[in-house]
Amino acid sequence: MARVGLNTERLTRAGAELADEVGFDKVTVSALARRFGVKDASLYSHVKNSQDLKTRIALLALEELADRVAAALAGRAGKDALTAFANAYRDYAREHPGRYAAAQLRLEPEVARAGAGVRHAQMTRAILRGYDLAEPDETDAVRLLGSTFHGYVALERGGSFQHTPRDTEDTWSRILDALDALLRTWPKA
Amino acid sequence: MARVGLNTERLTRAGAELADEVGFDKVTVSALARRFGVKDASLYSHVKNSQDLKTRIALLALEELADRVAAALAGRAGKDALTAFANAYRDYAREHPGRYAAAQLRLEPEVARAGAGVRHAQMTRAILRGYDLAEPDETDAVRLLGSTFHGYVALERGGSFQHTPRDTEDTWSRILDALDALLRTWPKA
DNA sequence: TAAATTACCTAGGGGCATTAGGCAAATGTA
DNA sequence: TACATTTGCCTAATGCCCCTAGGTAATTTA
Repeated sequence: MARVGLNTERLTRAGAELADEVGFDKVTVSALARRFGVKDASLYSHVKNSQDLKTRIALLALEELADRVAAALAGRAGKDALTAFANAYRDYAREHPGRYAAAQLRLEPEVARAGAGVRHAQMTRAILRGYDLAEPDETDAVRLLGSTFHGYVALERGGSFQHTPRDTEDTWSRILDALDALLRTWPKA
Repeated sequence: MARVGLNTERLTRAGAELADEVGFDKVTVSALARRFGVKDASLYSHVKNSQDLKTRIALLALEELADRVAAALAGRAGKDALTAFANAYRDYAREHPGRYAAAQLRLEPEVARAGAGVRHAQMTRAILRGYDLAEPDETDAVRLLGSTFHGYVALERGGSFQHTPRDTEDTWSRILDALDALLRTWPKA
């Protein structure tokens, strides 16, 4: 029987592509096997189970996203960095909706830490270097930014903004202005 | 054969409870049938299919959430209203994680409009009455608030804030302060 | 080139979604 | 009260997906 040359890495990549095409929730062992023209059972030599496959796709997405953000952030500070970070994040979600959904998968803490989790945390803090925030304000600001960006992407994708004619691009840019202003004048406790 | 007294309403409510107990993604026709001690096929006289069931749970959740927010908002304005809205939202998500997840389900626009969608939109705008925002700033602010609240709840639930010792309650309250300040001094374009 | 490994297969069990068709319980009607 | 109608739940059956066990043939190693 001809061998297709499966391995964990190829399965993970193909799974990520499949996710972007049909949605992360529709990534199944069966669908992936179909894509390679092999039987379902053949995949189980390379991934432990369906959950394992999904976790690997999530880690791949987190890694890619971290790379993008790192590239976007390089050499920037202040509002420039804020905008670059936010856009890298949102663009990735729009170009790779399935991967982005995968990146939201709840991971075991150890798994997340072994992956790109730490880089993400560090980079979010890096944005704030241009603003003058001491702890615990910095942590609060990190959480605010994470919440707003993630929430915006989720709602925009979910169609929540379609009821209003206002261009979502314009809103996005105004929100970045607003967050920048807020970080510069962060209210004292 | 003894009749259990199924109907669409009871199935929807039980489905919502099940969602809160085991997660919205684990709400299946089978699991629900099991809970009532009947066969899977018996549910199909009351709901069209699995998707229909989930949509009904989502609409129930949106309705409940709108009721809560309306009650919280009554008689309040300005920061008071902002806080009440935000807390109603977050508390609901914490008390009813499965229902909250259901409420994020992507609905057909007509279905959403027929449900509590319009109320939600109106109430979010109502918060801003205490602040002095003209269009399109108001829409931008509505989107910012929605994004931030939803994002915060999602990340908090997803465990993203657990890597830092900072109390999430404190962060939440500081974010509300910050958003209030931001709305009062919304930057001009 | 024989042995060891490995890539993929067949076979089969179990779960969930769904449809078709049947019987019995509840309800309406004479 | 007796009969007819409706309807609530059932059995049976199909199809897709997850997963395990055990086999065979292709590839790699010695």
